[in-house]
Amino acid sequence: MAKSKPSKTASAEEKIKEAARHVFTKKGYAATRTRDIAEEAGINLALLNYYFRSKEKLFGIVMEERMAQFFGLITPIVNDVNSTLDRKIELIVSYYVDMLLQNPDLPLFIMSELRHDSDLFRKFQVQNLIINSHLILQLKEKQPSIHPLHFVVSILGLTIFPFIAKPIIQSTDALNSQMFAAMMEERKKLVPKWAKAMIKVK
Amino acid sequence: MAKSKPSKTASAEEKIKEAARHVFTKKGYAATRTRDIAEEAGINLALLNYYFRSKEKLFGIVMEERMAQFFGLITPIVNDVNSTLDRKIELIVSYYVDMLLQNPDLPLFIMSELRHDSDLFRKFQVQNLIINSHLILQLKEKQPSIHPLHFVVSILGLTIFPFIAKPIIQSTDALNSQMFAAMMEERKKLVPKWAKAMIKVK
DNA sequence: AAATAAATTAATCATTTGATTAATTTATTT
DNA sequence: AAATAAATTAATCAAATGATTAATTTATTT
Repeated sequence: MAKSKPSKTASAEEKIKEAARHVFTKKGYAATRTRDIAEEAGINLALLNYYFRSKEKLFGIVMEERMAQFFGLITPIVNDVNSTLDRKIELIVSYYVDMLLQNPDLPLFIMSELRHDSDLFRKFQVQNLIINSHLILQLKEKQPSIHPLHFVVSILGLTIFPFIAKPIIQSTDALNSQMFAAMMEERKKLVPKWAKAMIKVK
Repeated sequence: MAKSKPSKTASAEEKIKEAARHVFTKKGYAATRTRDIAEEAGINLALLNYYFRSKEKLFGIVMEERMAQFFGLITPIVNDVNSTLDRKIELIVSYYVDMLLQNPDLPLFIMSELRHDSDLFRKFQVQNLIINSHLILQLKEKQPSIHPLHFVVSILGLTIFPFIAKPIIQSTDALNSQMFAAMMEERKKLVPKWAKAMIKVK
C-alpha cells in the first residue's frame, strides 16, 4: 500500500495531473520534483513530459485549477444582487470552511506561489472582481466611515487564517485533527456573528 | 547599483547572514540558491560553506532568528499578569502591524517553512506558550461559553492575514503600497475595537 | 621581518533534476 | 492480419546546484 489518489482505471495523463495537484499544492513549485509526481502517479517520468511538455506547463495547469477553486467560490456570492449583506457573509464563511476542510493546503499554496509568480492574478483579476462587487456596495452603505475593503479582508482573515496557521495551532496534542475541524465548524456561526458586530462598531 | 543590505564594512560572515535572511525569507528554502545568497552578499560562494558549512545550517540559523522575531513579540504581552485584556489586544495588534510593515514577508515565510519542517515549533513550543498564557485566562473569564483559542486565532488573523494576502490586495493599481500601509495603520485602532465587540457578542 | 593562521578565490566534483531519445509495447485503423 | 499510430519504458543528456579542494592573498602572532 502506498498510492491513494490516482485510481487504477484513470488514464496516465489524468493520474499525472492528479498527482501533480497533490504534490504541487502540498510542497509548492520549487520544492516539487517531477520524479515525486511520477512516482506518486505510478508512471514513468518520461510520460510527464510526453503529456505536459514541462514541469512549468503542468504547474500552470494545476495553478489555474487551484486559483479557480479558491476564488471561484467567492465570486458568485459577492456579486449576487439579490442576497442581503448578512446572507453573503454567512455563505462566504460556510463555503470556505467546507472547502478548506477538504483542501487545507490551498490558501498557503495560493499565497506562496502568487508572491513569486505575480502574473497569475493579473489574469484572474481577483482584486477588481471584489472591489466592484455588490458586497462592497452593501458594506459601504451600512458603514460609510470605514473602507469596505477592511471588512472583506477581515471576514476572509477570520475564515482563512486558521487554516494557514494550522501547523502552529496543531503543534501540540492539545488540539488534534478532529478538534480543529470541530472548531472550524463552530466558526461557521461565530464569524458571521462577529462580522455583523464589527460592522456596527463605532 | 544592485546591493543594498550588506554594508561595505560588515564582515563577510555577517554579509552572508544578512543576505541569507533576505533571500530565504523572500523566496523560501527550496527556491533559494546558495549562489543567490553569495551574489547578494557580494562574496565568493565558497565562503558560505566556509562559515556555515551548508545551506541547511545557514537556513537553520535564519529560521531560528525569524521564529524568535515572530513569536517573541507576542510572548511577553500575552503573559503579562498586570495588563488588562483590552490592553493586551491593543499591544498585540500595534506591535505586529509595526513589525510586519517592516517585515511583510515574515508570516508567509514562517507558515510555509513550518509546514514542511514540523520539528521547528516543537522546539519553540509556540502553542503551549499561548495556551497557558494569562491572556487565555482573561478571555475565558470574560466569555466562558466560547473556546478562548477562537479569539486568539481571530485577533491574529485580523492582524496578520492582510500581510499574507498582500499580493492579492495589491494586485491592482487600486491600492498602492502607501495606501496599504495606511490601511494597516488604521487597523491598529480598528482591530482592537472589533475584538472587544466580538468578545461581547452572544 | 619571519612564521603562522585566517580569509578569500578560482576551479572542480558529485548529485540532483528537468528533459530528451531511441527502442519497445500496446492500441487503433485500414 | 498488416500497417499505422499512440503509449510506455529504460537509458541518457545537459544544466543546475550544493559542496569541496588546492592555491593565493591578507591578517595576526611571534
